[in-house]
Amino acid sequence: MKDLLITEIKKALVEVGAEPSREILIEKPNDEKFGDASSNVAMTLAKELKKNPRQIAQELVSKFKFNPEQIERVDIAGAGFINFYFSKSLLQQSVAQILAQGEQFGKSSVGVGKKAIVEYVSANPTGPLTVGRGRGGVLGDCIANLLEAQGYNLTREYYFNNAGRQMRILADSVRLRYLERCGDAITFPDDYYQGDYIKDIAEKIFSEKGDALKGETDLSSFKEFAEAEIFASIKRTLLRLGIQHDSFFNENSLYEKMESGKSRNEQVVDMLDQKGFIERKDGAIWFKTSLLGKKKVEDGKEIPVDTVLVKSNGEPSYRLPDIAYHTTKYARGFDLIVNVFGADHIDEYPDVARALEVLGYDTSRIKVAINQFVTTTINGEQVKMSTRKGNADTLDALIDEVGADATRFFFVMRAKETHLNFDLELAKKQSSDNPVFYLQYAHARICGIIRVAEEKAMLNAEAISPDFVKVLNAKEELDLAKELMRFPDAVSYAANSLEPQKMITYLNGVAELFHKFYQECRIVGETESVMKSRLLLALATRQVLRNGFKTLGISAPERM
RNA sequence: GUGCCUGUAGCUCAGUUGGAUAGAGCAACAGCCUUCUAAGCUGUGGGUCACUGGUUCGAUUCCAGUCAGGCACGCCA
Repeated sequence: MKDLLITEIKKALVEVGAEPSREILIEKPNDEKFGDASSNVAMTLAKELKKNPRQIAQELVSKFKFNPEQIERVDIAGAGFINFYFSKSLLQQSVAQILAQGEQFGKSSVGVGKKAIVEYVSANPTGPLTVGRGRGGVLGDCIANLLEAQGYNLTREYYFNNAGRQMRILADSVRLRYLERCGDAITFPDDYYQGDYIKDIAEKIFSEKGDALKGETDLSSFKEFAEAEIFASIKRTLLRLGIQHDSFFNENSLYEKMESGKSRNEQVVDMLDQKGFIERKDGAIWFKTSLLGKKKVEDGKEIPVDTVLVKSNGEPSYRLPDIAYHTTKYARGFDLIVNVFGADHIDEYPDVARALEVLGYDTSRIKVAINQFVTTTINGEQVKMSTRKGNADTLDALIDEVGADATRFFFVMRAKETHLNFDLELAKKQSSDNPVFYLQYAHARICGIIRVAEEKAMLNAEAISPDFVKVLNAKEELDLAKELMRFPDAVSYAANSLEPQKMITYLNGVAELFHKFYQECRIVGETESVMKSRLLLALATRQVLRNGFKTLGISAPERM
């Protein structure tokens, strides 16, 4: 629809002597008296053509040649807005079109032939997923769904590290709890993993092996056991939310020697060295970010800052593998690289981007979606989350409380950059009049109507001839059809901006218009043609809701 | 102290890239079920878009500063 208007506007621009290759904004006016679509081109041209915007609008409008079956009329209003009014037949036909396209309605081909990767969750296997992680997980998953609907060949990736100090501490935590289970007296250090899940893992080892591992000083068997258990539980939790990655990338692989005899980490250091961005001092290897403008301010003085890539003990700091990891994303041929992570990693990405740029990678392919933290409160009291301390609110507990649909919905209904306050008590209380139910209820209602209609009128709704759309006439019917027609635009808008909550805003509008339509227009008991036309509209609405729910990953219940 | 994010109705938040009279849900009040699901619909009240300047035809939106809150600032990941 937008395309149709834009094409015609561009043609008119040429005729009035303006540059047609500009971006033309079409938006839906917030007041219906200003039409169904509106453009401000005339105003943006005022300076260039040195003319009054209204006069420019006048000239443009006189050049338009719209099919009256599609655009009924074009008006000029206000400072020079051009307002378009859709004709009834356009709205009617759009209903038929939605039904013909079915699940494909709303999909776009802008990403066809392109590869995209969305990296999300990426928690190391040291403990159960927290509520905070859940937000990034759901956000990433919805972004992936949206990009998939845009036609991208999509990879959902999970980046993890099961080596290093954190895993040694985890393994030793399990070992100590195991010894405790065997009856030994232990002292459990404060900086070890305190959570009960450690005891559960120890218990499991004990029930499988008895006290056979009691004298074991090598941590590897504890580590392997703990890692397997925790990873399995993370995947289980994600699956409850419908999140499934199709690629798990182990950070360790970046340390392994490749055919060249070097690891990817080493290669990155070499390449940065060739470009003159490496310095060796104090036994460590530094990335000279100071040359790229990285600095900090102390006592009012600016101090250039370099970044350690390899520590003096020979181990890479986490930044090096992170850079190396990103080079694999390019090597694997991704055209669009989306990274989803929490605000705590905010300082990390600029270094990675600096390195990639030095190495000649096109960083404009990378989009970063940073979600702000979730603060969890219970009865108004804030709970600090830390996996190490073991007092984290687990994502599992949250799903137990409010269900998978509401969990997904809550995480994604707010813009990612807002601080989300998740009151567990409130979430539980709200579960009966949760915003997610408003959407799902609309879907269930439609299913109910169709059931009743099929039974009472002895018909098959799916088999109704699309010709009956021509009967649609009431204001509520046409308003609803108009909104349904916007679905493809809503999907691309949400996908391009990586903002799934825009999908929710749109779907809420659809649900609202449907409920209004339901209130005013009866279906069963009307004349046959009216009933059939309204059933078609209901079916189209159901299709849009389903397609929309799919991008959000929430279910479409037939009964509630 | 520095960087990033946030500040919109009593509460939780939207706000289509700078547009026309700033919206929704919850909460409050008043209505609507012998008829397809009342988890719904209709109406009322509720606002200095944190504050001050700037940019322009036009600012909740962009810029600067101020105030308030969150997060991050290691040879931890």
